[in-house]
Amino acid sequence: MPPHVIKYLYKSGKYLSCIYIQFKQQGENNNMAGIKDVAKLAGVGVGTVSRVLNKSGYVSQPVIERVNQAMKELKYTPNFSARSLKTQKTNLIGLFVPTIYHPFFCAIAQQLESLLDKEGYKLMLVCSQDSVEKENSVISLVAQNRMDGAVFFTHQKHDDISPEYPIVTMDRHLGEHIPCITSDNYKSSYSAVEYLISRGCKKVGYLGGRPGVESEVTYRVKAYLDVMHSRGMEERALFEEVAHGDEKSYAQKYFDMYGDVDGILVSGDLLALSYYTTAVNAGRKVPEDLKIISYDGVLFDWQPKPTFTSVKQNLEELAKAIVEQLVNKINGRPFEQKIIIPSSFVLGETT
Amino acid sequence: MPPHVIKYLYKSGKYLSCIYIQFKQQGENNNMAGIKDVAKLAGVGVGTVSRVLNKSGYVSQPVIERVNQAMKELKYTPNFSARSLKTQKTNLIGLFVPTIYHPFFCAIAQQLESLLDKEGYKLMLVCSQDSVEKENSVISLVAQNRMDGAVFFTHQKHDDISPEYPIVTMDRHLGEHIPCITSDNYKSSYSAVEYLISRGCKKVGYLGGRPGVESEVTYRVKAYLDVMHSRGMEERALFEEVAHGDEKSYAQKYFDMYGDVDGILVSGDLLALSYYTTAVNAGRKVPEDLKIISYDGVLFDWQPKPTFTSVKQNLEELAKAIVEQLVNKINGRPFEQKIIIPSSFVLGETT
DNA sequence: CTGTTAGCGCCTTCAC
DNA sequence: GTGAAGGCGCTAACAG
Repeated sequence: MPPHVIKYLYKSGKYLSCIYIQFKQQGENNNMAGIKDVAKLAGVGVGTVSRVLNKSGYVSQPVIERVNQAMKELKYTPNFSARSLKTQKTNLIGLFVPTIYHPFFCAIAQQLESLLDKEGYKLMLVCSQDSVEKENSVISLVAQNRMDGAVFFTHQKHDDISPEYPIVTMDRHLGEHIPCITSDNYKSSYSAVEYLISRGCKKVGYLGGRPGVESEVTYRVKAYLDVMHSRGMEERALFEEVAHGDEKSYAQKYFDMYGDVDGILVSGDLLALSYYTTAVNAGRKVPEDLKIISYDGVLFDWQPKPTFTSVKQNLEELAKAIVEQLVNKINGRPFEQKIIIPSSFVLGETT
Repeated sequence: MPPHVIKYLYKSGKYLSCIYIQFKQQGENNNMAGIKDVAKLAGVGVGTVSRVLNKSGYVSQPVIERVNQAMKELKYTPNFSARSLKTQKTNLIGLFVPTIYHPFFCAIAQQLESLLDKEGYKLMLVCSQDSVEKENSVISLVAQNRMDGAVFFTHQKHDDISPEYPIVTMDRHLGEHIPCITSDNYKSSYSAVEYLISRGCKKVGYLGGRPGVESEVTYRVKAYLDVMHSRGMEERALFEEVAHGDEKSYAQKYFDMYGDVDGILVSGDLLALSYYTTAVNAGRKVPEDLKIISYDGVLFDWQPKPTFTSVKQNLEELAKAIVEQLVNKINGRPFEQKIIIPSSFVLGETT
């Protein structure tokens, strides 16, 4: 029983072939069955229906069945907004990333979605990079109780984040009562740089972005600088604020600045790839003249050649910790202030 | 004024270093200001507040300012659920993908998120691959009016999709009144296969997955087979249902079946990469002995070497069309039944 | 122009 | 065990 439909052919320079359909909305709107309808059909009160719906309180078996039968007949499905209004829960978690078109973010998003689903939450995805207003409106989303909690991967600064908000961050310090999950940035970076030196590199560099807020990621540079200092080696580091998507020009910039490096730790797979490409195109031989280690090690599941030597973040554990702490905080349970997940060093062909 | 907090050190084998914090929930719950509080403070009625909130109807300038002032003082923020309950709109769009950890899906998701945001919608991400129940529960999410509309990238079959649902699909045919946005799969695949032949390939193959439902993607195989038939060439095609994530074994399977192909069209970047890696590891020289064309061409923005020859889908236009049709359908406006977006052929080093 | 009122659909006491 | 009633916060008539 399709509603009123008008079809006709449509032609335009933009589309190759189209069929145009006029679609008539039916009736007006909600012929959707409500809890009231179910109650009436089952010959019970709304309270009873609610009780079988939520399996709360006592309802006799025959009544349960009658109610279930009625729900089926009416194709009843509880209204989510109404329930939220009453319970003050949306079962929605916001995931704030600069962009999802990025191997690290889409990989961790995948993990988070799966884990949160098991906890009964849906994921609301917000990619905040392309607009400043969007970044700022993020907080209002939390306040608006559109969501029960949020995970922050973004770099923006927010002065007015209440410690009560059920927020967890990856790498960023947003406040004293906001759990922060992070990798062992310092330790693993330190080891990576030392590895380069042990492989004979004399002019070791560092290339990475810089977050707009206090972030665990800065420990990567710090580790690099510490190694340089302790050995009296010259610094060749670049760490400025750079937007995702601008990796190529940023890599080029570094390459122009320090053309002589023979070993480098690059923060982020995409940046590492960009730098690799830049260097190779300029005639550098990897790993003979130039050794590269990437921090993240996520993209390389998809990367045929060369396999990259990288500090690989443990996404599974990171995601697990994030969800755990978030759920704890949402439910008012004790939670960890900071959790550091060890990453692993993966040898590839770039060193 | 931080709430009651207890800190102490915490040690465990799993985490490197932790601080444990006990967090005391304040008061009980909603001391959040409501529209009523604002009205009282501003000395007006709730209707007036609602009117300035929604900029609907007439309110005198001085009153507007008084209300705004009151809202600021009370840090008022409208309750989303309540509004949804009343308006029957959630401003949420569901995005259903098999997995987001995939270059094509995260790339298109990025585009969609940005476009939808401009239309005032937030994105609810559901990765349905890992569970069958999840796939099935998807529809109930639509029915539950948790969202105003949805975009389907998934392969599952749903018999009970009402044509009234504001759903748009990519590539899949879900029903007569469900708009379907797709690339020019047939045409572009046909050209790609012909290109391989023109480059001297004699044993041309096809490798791809097979969706569980009627899908535009099957036109890729169809085009390949048509070329083979029309030229009397032997078929070397594999197209079975394969989960994202199983690309490697699937590529291996094909390689074992048809070790002699010298040219191939592979549907999907990840599968193409897997096949490439398999072949190269087995000693094949690309492109000398074996030419590869990938369908999607999205991953390769991140791919240094080799650059892949590929049929590149026009993500921007695809996303634009999806959002356009979705918004049309949501608002009961006329919409296109099917839109085909031309893709482009990008020459790389694999042919 | 502005205040009052009646629900939106559900959950939750509170009597029965 | 079960029905009735009140209210979650907001919007949209409808009076004034």
